[in-house]
Amino acid sequence: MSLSEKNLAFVMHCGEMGSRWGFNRTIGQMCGLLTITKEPMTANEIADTLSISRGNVSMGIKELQSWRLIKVHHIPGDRKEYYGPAGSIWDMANRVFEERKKREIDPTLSLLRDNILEEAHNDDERFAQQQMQEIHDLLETVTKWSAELQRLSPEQLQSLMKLGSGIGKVLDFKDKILKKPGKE
Amino acid sequence: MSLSEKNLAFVMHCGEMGSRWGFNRTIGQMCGLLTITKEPMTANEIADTLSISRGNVSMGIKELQSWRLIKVHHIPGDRKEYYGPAGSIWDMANRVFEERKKREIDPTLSLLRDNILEEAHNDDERFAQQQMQEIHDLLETVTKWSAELQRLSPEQLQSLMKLGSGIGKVLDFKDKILKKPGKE
DNA sequence: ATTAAATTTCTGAAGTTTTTGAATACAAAA
DNA sequence: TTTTGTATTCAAAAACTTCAGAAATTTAAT
Repeated sequence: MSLSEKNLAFVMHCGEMGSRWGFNRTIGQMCGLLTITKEPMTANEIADTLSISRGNVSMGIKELQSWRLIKVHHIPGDRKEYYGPAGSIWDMANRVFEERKKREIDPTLSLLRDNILEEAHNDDERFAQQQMQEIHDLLETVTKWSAELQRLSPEQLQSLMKLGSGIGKVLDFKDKILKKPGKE
Repeated sequence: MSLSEKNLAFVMHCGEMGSRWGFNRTIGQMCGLLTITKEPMTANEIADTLSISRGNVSMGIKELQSWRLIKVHHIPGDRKEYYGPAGSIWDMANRVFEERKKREIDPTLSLLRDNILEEAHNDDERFAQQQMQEIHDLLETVTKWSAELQRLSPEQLQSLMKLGSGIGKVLDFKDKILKKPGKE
């Protein structure tokens, strides 16, 4: 199997970005490749297409599975495993975000909580705690929002996404409405 | 200078997270340290506190400046440079986000655009293009939204942040309101 | 100009991560 | 049970990143 020039460029780009998203180059490439390939691929096809070793592909598959980004397909009468993306682009983006939250934000939050509970003994410590409190609040907001986004129906999401610069206006509405007695 | 046990834990944690945010361990530590330290520090103080070489600190400073996360202070009659955070926690988070957008999202978007403009010659290419289109749209939405967030007034932002699960309701309001003739 | 204080750059050593490919394990078919 | 096609593991090699400390440079004071 071989890729068109443009598709190859995309896959290589995914490799370069890979480490930014939390995995390494090869795994990034694999993820990109499987995402733009219509039919699920075997491990050998992946190895050939990307010119990497079979062992490396095996590792990559395991990793991508742990991120729940790819899933296995089977073809009756064929004992090879075929791999394809685990969902829509939006699903995949969500998975990456969720997984990174688990690995980065959650541990940070718990460390910050520990720290904030401690009593401050002097001005410097007080300052440090204030800053940590702010980081904590920020991260918590991000967490709350990401959970919120996942709870929205696709239509609501669509609606929200299209909102763009309308958000300011909507906020103003909301304030007006909520200020009226008897609401919320 | 030396850090309390808890503060040290925070700084070290920043180091571990550092690479996730786009820089390396030492630079992460430096960023954490400067963020929770009330008074701006000299390069030598940083080196001593973190037990790293002076040269390393110099590199780190340059990098953190390129991210616009720290700024220099001067004390009259003292030729040393003193470094402190470049703004509030929210500012800094914004900077990191903005900078990463510039380094990751923007190049990806332009590659995707190139690719989407090309004509598809067969089914596989058509599928690849569809997927890329979806990624493109998603990234563009993220871009639009982040710009939007930065345009909001602090009060609006506050209001939005507190919204949480209220977002669903507000969207419903919006739909109702916008459906009425004579609005928007 | 000279000196002294401070910062930056550079290099190779040390450390870390990634990759390969051979060995191993597994599971279905013969 | 053996063979065969497949997937996984693992140790060693390669590639990459980070770092300390020496050398070079800049800056400011005398």
